[in-house]
Amino acid sequence: DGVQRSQADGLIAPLSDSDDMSHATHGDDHDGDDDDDEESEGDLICHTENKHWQCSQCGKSYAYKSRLKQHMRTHTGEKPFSCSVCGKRFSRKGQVMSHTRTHTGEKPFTCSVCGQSFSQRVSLISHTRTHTGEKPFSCSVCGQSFSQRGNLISHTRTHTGVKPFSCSVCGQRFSLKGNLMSHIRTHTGEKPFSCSICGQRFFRKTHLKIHTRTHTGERPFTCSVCGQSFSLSTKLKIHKRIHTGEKPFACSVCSQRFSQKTNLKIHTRTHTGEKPFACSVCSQRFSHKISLKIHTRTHAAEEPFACSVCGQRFSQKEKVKRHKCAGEERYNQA
DNA sequence: GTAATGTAGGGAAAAGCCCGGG
DNA sequence: ACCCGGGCTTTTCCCTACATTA
Ligand SMILES: [Zn+2]
Ligand SMILES: [Zn+2]
Ligand SMILES: [Zn+2]
Ligand SMILES: [Zn+2]
Ligand SMILES: [Zn+2]
Repeated sequence: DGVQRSQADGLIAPLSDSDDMSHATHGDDHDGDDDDDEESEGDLICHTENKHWQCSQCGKSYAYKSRLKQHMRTHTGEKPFSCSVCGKRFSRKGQVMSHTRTHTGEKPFTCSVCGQSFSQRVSLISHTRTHTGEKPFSCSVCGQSFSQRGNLISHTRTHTGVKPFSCSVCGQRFSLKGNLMSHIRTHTGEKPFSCSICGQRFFRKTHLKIHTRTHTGERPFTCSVCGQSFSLSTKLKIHKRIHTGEKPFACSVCSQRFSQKTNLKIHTRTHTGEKPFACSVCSQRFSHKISLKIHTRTHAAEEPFACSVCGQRFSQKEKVKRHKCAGEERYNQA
């Protein structure tokens, strides 16, 4: 037991990333000789008295020579086995077999509950917990439990506030690397997913999936009260407030309540007097977009009022009086 | 004013993959 | 060969913010 930690010495897998390849001859590795080939291997020391084979590098010992050989590859970085499809190399034959399924799509492990299949056993085990609700890994701080150890580790960062991953563009920090990667695409504008029907592009696959429903009309979420259907679970949630009467958003001024946050926001302008919408013709301002729209029609409509001097036409009488033209005085006289 | 639509983005659960002990 | 678990990455799901519209 005490030997465990000593594996940290000099074995930092030499350039393990993009090496290989050099063995151009596609994977015709001799694999069958996993064990029982005798000679050589000066590293292997046999302590016959306790039947242990000991590693000369880290001191760990094993009952079988084949185990020690297997272990030695963690020091040497030797990867005798390669994938016949992509050439990636592995230290064990079993790893190649497992890896090959990423190419073939073979999924030998099937959930007995829902029938979903997986390429790896651990994935099935993890998946099974979504049915049983088993969550073996619990947070020592808040007690919340998780089905996967890694997700617990991620969760603990919400307590410590550790966010190791920061965006090089805007500096925003993230606790998860994957979420940072997703965020970065908001800067680059990269949108890898395009709609096959209208060509609109999205930077998340999920968004494309949702968008596609606008073409197909798919509405997976149905209100149990009135039967109306929606494309998103969130939409249904908001809709249900009609039936429950729930209005979570209250105006801080008049206490009127609203079911949607954006509606409250618009309402607030009636108190503040904020008028974000300006007419491009007369620069008159309006608090609501619809008001501006209606107003715009008055410009487009026939202008009934004309200056008797210059003939210019206006939508309102007052504007005839105020406009500057040579006949200003004579108009006022008349 | 209400209620529905669609896009964008953050957080996290679930799935995927590699590695090594036994 | 097999099973198992740890560590890590990637994908997928859930939720909310926001703008827009009928
Ligand atoms: Zn491969
Ligand atoms: Zn299942
Ligand atoms: Zn950023
Ligand atoms: Zn489309
Ligand atoms: Zn109010």
